[in-house]
Amino acid sequence: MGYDFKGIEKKWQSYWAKNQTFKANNQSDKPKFYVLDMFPYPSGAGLHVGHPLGYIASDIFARYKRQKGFNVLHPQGYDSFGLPAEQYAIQTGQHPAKTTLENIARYREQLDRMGFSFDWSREVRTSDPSYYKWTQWIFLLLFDHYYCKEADKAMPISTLVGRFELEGNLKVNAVCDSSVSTFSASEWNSYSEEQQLKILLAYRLTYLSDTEVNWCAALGTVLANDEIVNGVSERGGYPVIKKKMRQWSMRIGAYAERLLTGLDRIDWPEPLKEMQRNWIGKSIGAKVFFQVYGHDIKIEVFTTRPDTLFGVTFMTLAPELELVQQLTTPDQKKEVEDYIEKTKHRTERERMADVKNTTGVFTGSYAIHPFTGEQIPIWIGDYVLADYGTGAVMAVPCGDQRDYDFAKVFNLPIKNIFKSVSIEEQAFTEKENTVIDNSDFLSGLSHKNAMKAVIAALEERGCGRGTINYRLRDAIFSRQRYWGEPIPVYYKKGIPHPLTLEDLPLELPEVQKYLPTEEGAPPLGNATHWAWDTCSKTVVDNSLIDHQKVYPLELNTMPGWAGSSWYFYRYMDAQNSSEFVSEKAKNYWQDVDLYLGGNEHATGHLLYSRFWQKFLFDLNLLPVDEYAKKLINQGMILGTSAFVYRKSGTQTYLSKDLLTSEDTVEPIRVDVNLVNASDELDIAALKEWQPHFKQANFEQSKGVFKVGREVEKMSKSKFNVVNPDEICDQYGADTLRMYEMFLGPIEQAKPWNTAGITGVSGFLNKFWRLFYEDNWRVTEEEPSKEALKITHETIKKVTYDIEHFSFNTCVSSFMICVNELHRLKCYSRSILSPLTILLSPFAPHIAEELWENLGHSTSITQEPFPVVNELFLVEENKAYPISFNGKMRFILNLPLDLDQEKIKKAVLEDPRTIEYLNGSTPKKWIIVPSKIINIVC
RNA sequence: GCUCGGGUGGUGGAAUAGGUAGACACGUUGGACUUAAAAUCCAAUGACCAUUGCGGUCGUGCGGGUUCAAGUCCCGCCUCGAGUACCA
Repeated sequence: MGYDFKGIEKKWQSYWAKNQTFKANNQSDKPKFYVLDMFPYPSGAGLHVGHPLGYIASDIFARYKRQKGFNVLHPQGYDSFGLPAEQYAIQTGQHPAKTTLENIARYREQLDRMGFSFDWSREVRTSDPSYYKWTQWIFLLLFDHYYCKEADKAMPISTLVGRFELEGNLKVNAVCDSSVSTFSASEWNSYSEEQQLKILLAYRLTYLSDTEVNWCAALGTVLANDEIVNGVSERGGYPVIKKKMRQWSMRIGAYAERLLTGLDRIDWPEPLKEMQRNWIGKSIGAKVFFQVYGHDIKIEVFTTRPDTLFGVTFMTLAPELELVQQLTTPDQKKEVEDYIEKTKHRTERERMADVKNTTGVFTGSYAIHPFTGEQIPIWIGDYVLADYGTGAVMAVPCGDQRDYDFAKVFNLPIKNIFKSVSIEEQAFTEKENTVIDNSDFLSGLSHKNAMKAVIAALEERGCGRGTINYRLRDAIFSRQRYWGEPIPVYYKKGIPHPLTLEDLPLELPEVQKYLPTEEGAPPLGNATHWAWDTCSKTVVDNSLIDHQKVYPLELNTMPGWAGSSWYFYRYMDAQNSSEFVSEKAKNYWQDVDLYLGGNEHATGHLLYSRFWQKFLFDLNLLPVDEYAKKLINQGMILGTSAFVYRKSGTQTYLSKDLLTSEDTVEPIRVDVNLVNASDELDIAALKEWQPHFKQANFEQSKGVFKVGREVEKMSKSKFNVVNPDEICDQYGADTLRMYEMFLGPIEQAKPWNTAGITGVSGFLNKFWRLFYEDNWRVTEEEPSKEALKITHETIKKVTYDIEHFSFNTCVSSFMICVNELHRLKCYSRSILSPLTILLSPFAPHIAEELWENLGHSTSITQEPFPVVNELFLVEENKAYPISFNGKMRFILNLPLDLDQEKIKKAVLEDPRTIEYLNGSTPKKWIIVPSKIINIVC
């Protein structure tokens, strides 16, 4: 029998809770270290074995850092606003707050079982009014600021108003809606208050606008781009269409450049940074204005290849542009309208699937080339997207493949402007080694020089300028949902007005139903008390809205990413009711040293939170402008689904190995918990599990029924969920912790299987048996040299591996060490003590128990982590250990004094030994890998 | 299509700066203990050849290259995965 993990785990978990072992202090002489996990959304399904992977890794690191003498902050909380609780509420009428609380209780219980060293006194919940008060407050700050491009930071709206009053907006260089027209100071001062507020709204960092949004009718809400996968909603897989709606947005685009350059200063995984770079999508080029022939209209285009300006032979506009109506001549009107109608009805999907078909229509109008004065036909085509750049392109068929295809289909001219390049077959899209030709003053220039020359010329003539364009869209901030933070805004004559900090938190009202109202308003429209009385500062009955001082409140709520964009600062000072975080706390903790989470948040949470960070940094509210120094993406643990195969149209199921290619069978998922490690199905249990299997006939082979396997995402609906509780019951939390680490590298996605868990379980029992075999067997003897050597090697290796987040190899090192000690029959206290400390971050319960048994009265979690001396064998004229970045190599100086025959023999026998002569010093050196020296010494 | 990341035994995976590839674990086989089973312990386990012993040949997706030495570096392919997509 193994050790009693159940008793031990219970004992130490309550010991840690009672003694508040992991409570962190906001002041200390020790250096600080902040280890953060992405907090979970508490779903009804509870935790599965995939969830704890990152938590185990971060817990090991947090425990390690404590033992290395750091003051460690390692908190946990819940991202508790979200759609599933609301969907559940719609179906059952249960208040989302209630189900959320139940789910949190369940999560907490499961987390506690695994012995995590969280400081629970700092727990946060995004759905708690004391928390979302501050989320709403940050919204108000965003509302009250604009982005000044001169200062390259956010500035108060009052500053902007001051400038408008003095000089209008002509000289103001700020990020704003494209609809803003210029005005002078006297014009500004003559505007009514409403007009002024409307203009200011176009500058605020959070603003209202009619935007084309992704509307999901089934969910009754809009979705952000990153909430849509393959044209359907990420959650539920419902269809999504484009629709114009009045929405709150966040001007994240203002921060595009800083979000991009900030990436170079943080130690995040390169693939993730690359995803953010692509998402931001910076392209350098120019804007060019084309005058339309016979109209007082300028068409603005964005191009990354202004150097090819003389190759323009036509223009193409996105069919959605309003401009198209004005440009269409009477002859072309019908054709154009038919085309626009046709593209409107094509879904995103059809457009995507139909990439190869080039379609378009001539508008009948012509533009004037800014340099040659030539007339250029203006076309519309759906290969041009309305929401990228300006929605219009100057077509250069010789230098762009899509323009080339378009020109070929509609028989438009193709002008070659590249020296010694053939464009008979396709466009020439290279930039390097390009010489521009046939282009007036650009002829003979390289791509790079032509870019400079043409931009200078455009700017001089006032018909264009060098520009940088970003793909990053402003983030839509409104959700037509109930279970989210209310947006703290009321409307007066249709203009949004902010509440003040004193009015917060603006708490969610009670509603009878959680669906949108019959008029199509968001669920908050169902509330009977949801309006704002500016005198009493209380929420009053909606029926009083006509009263002159009572105004309707915003009915939309905030999206899921709002609460998660700043929670890591709340942990520093979670109980503070007067500030979002105190000066003292944020100045002490500064930022996150290690952040662990999945990379599915790459272009969502991890981008939005960096945006808010930079904004709050601009306001001097936060000490740094990147909040996480280092980030690690843990890979997902996948499920291994099990399938049985039913012969079509029958009640007969075939064992996997009986399947032939002739059989037509339907695979049906069954619960993986009914299948053993050899893929054999427990048929009796299956019949219990789902009654319709009772009449079924199972054709076995050799007495067993085999299932098919497939690796996919772990999900309740796929019956492939493995619950950590079951593993804890069977093997204990320490085994689960070590096994999850042993599965493979932390960043890698890997399927869950329990095949190897006995190995880890056996290891912990073996470790236990170093201390107990029937009786206590730890001795006070001096350990042998061999035992010391393996222990020191293990200490060195494990320390290195923890620092490099290679936890799977740590487990291997432990196993080697314990096996070796058993072989050596070494039960010496001076070996087992440091080894127990070494193991304690991985298997804290067993380590605490043994530590107590070794006669210590304090918790092992504060015990200094063991270290070894790096240098040994430094004797003049014999051997010098030399360390290169942690790797040991030895250089033996041969000619001087080599009487140690052992060394000589080992060195000469090693085939890797090489000799080389150093030119300046006529000495003979031999480089030998460290392994050999270890053997000899 | 573009960008990024992979491809190592029956399996998960080691190899930390280019230095004896396959650590560690699972699985398999054989053995010890046991009435038996479980548990535990010991041994073997990349392939092929030889097997009386010594041993030998090949081998990290494929083909080249650099090097005394390549899983690792360079060039060209094949392939799997992720992200993104008519981005001007």
